[in-house]
Amino acid sequence: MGDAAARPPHARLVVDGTDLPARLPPRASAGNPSRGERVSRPRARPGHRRPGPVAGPRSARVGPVGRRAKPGPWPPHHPYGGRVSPPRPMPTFPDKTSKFIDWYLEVLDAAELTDKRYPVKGMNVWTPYGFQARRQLDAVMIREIEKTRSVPVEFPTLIPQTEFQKEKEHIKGFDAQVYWVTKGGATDLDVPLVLRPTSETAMYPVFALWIRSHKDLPLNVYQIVNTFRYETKTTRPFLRVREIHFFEEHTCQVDEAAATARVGSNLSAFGAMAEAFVLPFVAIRRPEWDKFPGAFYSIALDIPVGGARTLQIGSIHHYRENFSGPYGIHYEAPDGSSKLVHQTTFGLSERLVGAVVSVHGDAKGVVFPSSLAPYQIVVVPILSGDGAAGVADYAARLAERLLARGLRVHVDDSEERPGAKYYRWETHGVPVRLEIGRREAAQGTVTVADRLGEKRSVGPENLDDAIVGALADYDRRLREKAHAAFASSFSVAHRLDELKDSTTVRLLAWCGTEACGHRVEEAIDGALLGTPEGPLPIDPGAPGGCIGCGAANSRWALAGQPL
RNA sequence: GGGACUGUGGGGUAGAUUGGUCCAUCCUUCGGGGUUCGGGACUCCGAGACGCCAGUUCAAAUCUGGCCAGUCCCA
Repeated sequence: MGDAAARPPHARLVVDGTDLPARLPPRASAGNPSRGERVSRPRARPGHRRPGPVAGPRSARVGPVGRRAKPGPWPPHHPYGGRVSPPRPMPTFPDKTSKFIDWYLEVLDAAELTDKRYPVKGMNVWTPYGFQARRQLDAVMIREIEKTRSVPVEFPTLIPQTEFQKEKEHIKGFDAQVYWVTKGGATDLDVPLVLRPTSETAMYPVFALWIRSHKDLPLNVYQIVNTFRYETKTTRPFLRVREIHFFEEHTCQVDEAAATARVGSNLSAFGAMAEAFVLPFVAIRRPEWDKFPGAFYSIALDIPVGGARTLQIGSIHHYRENFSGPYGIHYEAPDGSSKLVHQTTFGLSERLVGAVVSVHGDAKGVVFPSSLAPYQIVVVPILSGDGAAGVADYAARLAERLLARGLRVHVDDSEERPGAKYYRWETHGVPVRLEIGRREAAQGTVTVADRLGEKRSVGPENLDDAIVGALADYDRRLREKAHAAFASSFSVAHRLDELKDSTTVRLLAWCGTEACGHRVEEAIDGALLGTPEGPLPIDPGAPGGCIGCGAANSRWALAGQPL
């Protein structure tokens, strides 16, 4: 009733797969970091520069190459005479390879995926567009984990210090990173409370109550909640935050073998998720000194993100009895004996969104696989002259049909001109754009342009199928591209001195000792990521002697620079 | 933990070295009007800022101190 009347003027008028407004409230200028550039303004006193270049919030946003234009006549003279506005420079982002972080931050801003102006370090706002991406992320994670018989739960955010401290290694690992709640109103709490940095210590006392018999096993539960870690390093939206949008699965198994099997099923579940997000990855068993605090072993899910850089996008841990002991999680076995459960966990986060941006993004902005895209298809009606009403109608009806097929479709009926809309949706990473003007309306066709640069006309026969097909084709090409990039992100190193200034992640033979591991880390100025589980990303043959000490009997390991 | 630096409209900036020329520049953005609309349109009108609190001074965006926020570097 009053609902429609209350709808703000900017809200969608036409069909739309979601409730996103056509535009967000005022914020950064979308997609054009260079507009602030003045055309000419010679620096008056070359001898007096500001101290710096210290990168602050402003100076960090470096413009594109060539942003300092030469002084010239002003206003400039147009060849046809008269005064005209200066030509707009083509918008560009900083170079992705050489200035990755600058590129990343500007692209996120332009795509309106997050608002990082929130005044708490490491805590950013999920914008409507970013939140939709997150929802798709969650949907895929939920779909895949539930296929492996895991059920959702939700545990409280606060953990009493007394529970938090039960596992020795675990506290040691997180002590420096937890937020404490020490007061209720003006009263000091008897037992201080920890804001969960992860939920082992919240769940496990309760698991001990839930589990009595072997018939209660396995227990496979997961939750998607916010967790908090007081990161001391520089925070980055999605990649390193202090309030984490966290997916965590916790399981209890009858024995070590069952827990190992669960690790395997987590790996396949993640394989399916990574397939959906088009993120080729390597599963790597972390070295002893880098495993999760309290774990028996940790398998990290890493992706290469350019150069020697890697990004850990998830992890799977085998706890053995390390937690079930301190928390008393035991069960009565069929033979009447009492046994401790073996536990596993599987963690993912919004880093996956950052990973998708990092891996697929290009000079024009974000590139979403259709699985994650808030809008899979955006329709741009080109309304000119008399045919406008017919075009709008044609576009709306097409969009309705696509929506009915379950696609996320948005009709951009804003006042902007078509070209402006194209750029806008390209920075936002929309997989497929449908351009519909007088020609298309008259012929019953559609011009399909995808985010990888393909553009063609489809229809009038089987029009809708052709559009759906174009989306599938886009995903297929995105996958090919990602796999090609993945394959070329690794190379073998035989000597420590080859590790300096690596332009890829390195595969090397390692004897497994911490001493040689640290030698590698020093040489590559990064980390020894560990030994791959399963097939290697490239085929290097059999490993020779350890790169550090020459010892035979070594295994292939990966080294890189974690982001 | 140690060190350095930076806060000017929604975003990017000029102004700071030498306090006064600044009721603060330019681009973008936002609101309204008109002409437009097949790759970031033009035009007219309008809106919007010196992080906060003290201090120095006839006078502070500019100098000093504290706080808050942010960034970078080093253990």
